[in-house]
Amino acid sequence: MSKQERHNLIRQLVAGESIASQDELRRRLARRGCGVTQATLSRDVHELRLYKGPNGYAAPNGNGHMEEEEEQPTVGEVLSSFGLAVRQAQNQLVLRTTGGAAQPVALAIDHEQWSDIVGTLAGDDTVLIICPDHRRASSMREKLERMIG
Amino acid sequence: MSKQERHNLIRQLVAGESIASQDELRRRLARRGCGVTQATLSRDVHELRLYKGPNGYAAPNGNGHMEEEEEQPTVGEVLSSFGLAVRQAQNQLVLRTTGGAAQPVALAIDHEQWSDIVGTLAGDDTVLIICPDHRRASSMREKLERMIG
DNA sequence: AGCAATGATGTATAAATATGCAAGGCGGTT
DNA sequence: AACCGCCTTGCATATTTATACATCATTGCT
Repeated sequence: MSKQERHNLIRQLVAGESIASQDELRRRLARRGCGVTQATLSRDVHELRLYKGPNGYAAPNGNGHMEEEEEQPTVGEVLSSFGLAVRQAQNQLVLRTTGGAAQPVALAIDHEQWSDIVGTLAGDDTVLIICPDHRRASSMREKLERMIG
Repeated sequence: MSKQERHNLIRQLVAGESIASQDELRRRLARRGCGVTQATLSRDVHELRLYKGPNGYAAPNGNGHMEEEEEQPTVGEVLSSFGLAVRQAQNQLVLRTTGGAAQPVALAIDHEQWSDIVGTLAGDDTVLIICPDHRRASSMREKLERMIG
């Protein structure tokens, strides 16, 4: 396996799982058919500009292991607390929240992985919700409105 | 000096200057009248959830020394590292990235100034890409999927 | 006052990471 | 074919970080 392939594999491993030491990384790589020593991995870690923190190794720009959330609040919970209103434009929904609450609301929605939602984008007090089409946006709007109360 | 005061001082030092080792941090603290051993600092670093990377110690959520980008990474580069999936809804593409990587991905895409992209919007782990129409969104989705790999 | 529990810290050392040195492979040039 | 330069990697070890153990101070309870 070439160095480049190994680097790609390291990035994947680091993004997907918690890796607490270079030795652990070495063992994970060995399981994937890539046998190198800790010295090489030390150089790789430096060259890939990985960070090591309380949760192990992470890529630059926070692509690492966020604090494990003991419990993700549900959409219903966050909307009853922070949701203000939903408006629809074709396949898009604009969800207003209280100030600063858009991120947790978007996270909660993402967590549900509803098939009627293609993706969400959060500002400060606004979440943009993209649906596949107008019809499903309508039904999602009704659903969210019920949750807001 | 109390532990709490020391922690505040550490946060300030780490935010303001490049600190490459716990011994260097110990010496900077000593200069500020705070004498502790490396062992205590090791515990402090863990308790403050500081990261150590190629540029030394940094606070969580990137409150540290970011890499000065000599060269803007290409869309291919950032997507191979941080891209997860692309989904299409009409003329819109929702690009999922690893946590916190949406901004640099959107920047790299903007930098290309592709005519098939009207604009982008970045959240935390989601980039919304607006295309002129459904057809060009489709071809852009295929292009981005190839880049993700 | 006495005692127990807890938190903070230092010492010494275990564990983890970085690096000097050497060797081998590869590609390009003569 | 031979040589050179560069890159990659392993080995051994230097350096850095984490932690077991012990000590001390503080607080709360009886």
